Amino acid sequence: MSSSTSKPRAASRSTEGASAQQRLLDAAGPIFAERGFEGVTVRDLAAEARVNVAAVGYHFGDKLGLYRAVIDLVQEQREECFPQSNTAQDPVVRFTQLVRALLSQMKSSTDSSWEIQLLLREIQRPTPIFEHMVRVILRPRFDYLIATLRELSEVELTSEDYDQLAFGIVGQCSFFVLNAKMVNFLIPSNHAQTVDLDRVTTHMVATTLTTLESGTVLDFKMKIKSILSESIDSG
Amino acid sequence: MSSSTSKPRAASRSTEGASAQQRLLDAAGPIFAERGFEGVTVRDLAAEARVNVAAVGYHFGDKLGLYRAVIDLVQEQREECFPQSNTAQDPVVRFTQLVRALLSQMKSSTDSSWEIQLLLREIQRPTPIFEHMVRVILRPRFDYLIATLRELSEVELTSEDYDQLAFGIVGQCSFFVLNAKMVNFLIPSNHAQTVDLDRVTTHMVATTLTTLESGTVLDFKMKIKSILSESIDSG
DNA sequence: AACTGTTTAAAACAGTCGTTTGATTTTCGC
DNA sequence: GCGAAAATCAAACGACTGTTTTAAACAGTT
Repeated sequence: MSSSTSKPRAASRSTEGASAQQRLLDAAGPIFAERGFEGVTVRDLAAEARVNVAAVGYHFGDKLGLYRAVIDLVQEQREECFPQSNTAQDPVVRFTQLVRALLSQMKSSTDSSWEIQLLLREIQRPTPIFEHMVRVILRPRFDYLIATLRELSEVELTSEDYDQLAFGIVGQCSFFVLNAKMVNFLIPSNHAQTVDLDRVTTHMVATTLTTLESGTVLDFKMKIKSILSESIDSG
Repeated sequence: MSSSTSKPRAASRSTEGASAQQRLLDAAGPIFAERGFEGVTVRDLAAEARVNVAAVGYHFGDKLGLYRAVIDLVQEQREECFPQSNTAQDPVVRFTQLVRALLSQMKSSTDSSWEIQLLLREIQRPTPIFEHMVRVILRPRFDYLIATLRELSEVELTSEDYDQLAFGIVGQCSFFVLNAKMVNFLIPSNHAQTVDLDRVTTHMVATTLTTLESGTVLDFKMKIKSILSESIDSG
């Protein structure tokens, strides 16, 4: 009991001897990212951070306050490490690495890059700070993706086309990551190959580049539009 | 009070005079689809069906039993209306209508096609009947999509390629529907155009057809694979 | 009329949730 | 050391959850 003369000598940044506030911040991020805001109880957070349940109310007001603090922490850490050393001169190489990074970051919830998973959870079940989160985490990456797509296209497309291409990439990435369980169930035999990181990256980059380069995509679009306008009558 | 001599004359299939069991089944489907299994309380279901809370326990055992009954009902109703009069002879037309139907069904939670939304909820937060649900609702559509893709391709591709194309379509569809709020926030100016049903359909069908037809996609894939294998060294 | 399966109503159960309380301990300038 | 402020703790609070119980009605059959 009285042996508290041992200097608590705060461990630099891990969960060891830091303050309860810092320990909560460190522990909450990955947990929120993995299970979502409503899927986590304050008792879970307190247990993981080895902190009393009252600490979250004391330091952050309430559960949502802790969540907001986690987002703010992400924002601070993001501004100093973006863009992430993507200095390749070939836009194709840059694009490939960007897609692969996006997929990789979505997949790993522990590799100190649980931010994207946190965003995906927020998108699926928005909390009151939804807009703030999209602005902080997703917006810079999305703009960077759009810029890369513009650089890749030989002829200038409409901004709607760029948006659609970008959303197609982000959508496929999030689908492969979030619904890996369903993918595994639909094609159990060759699942390991289909959801392979490099393989999915290759597929998405190749299809995007083909779409950007092919001159026949416009013809297809006109044909499909006529199909759609015709099927209004019969449907 | 004593005017109960009026014959209750059960209304055919709406929520009016049907049995409590049937009223629960009718009301539970759209509610589960809109808010997810855990987002709905038994009291909500009972209130919406104008039934006592004990009724769900009496007829279905527990909340999950009611949920399972809803799924089984979907299965019965599905087997008699699929494929949905898609008898066009041109595979491109059939493919276009299939994609449009997929998007449309995902979008509308009220148009008597809340089944897909129910499935999407189940995928996001699986309950114990996840596998059953995927098998019943998604599997036939997925197989039909794969078959259509096979028909569209001039040269035979590997099954992994077909799977990846199909997942790309399903992923983009679910992304545009589930994350419409985020899409609206990222590009508020031209949002109305980008998430337009026919426009998204056109984009996805055109890119898929371009990928299937273009002979350069294989070259792209080889180049990207070399990029990925090289970038292992640099980090 | 007695018996059957259904339905309703109201209440209570046990459990978990986020949050709060009040006492206790620790910290730190003096 | 001292005492006030800050931080931490065990415990409880009130609200909600799914589920169950008790009781009383209701319809239909025999």
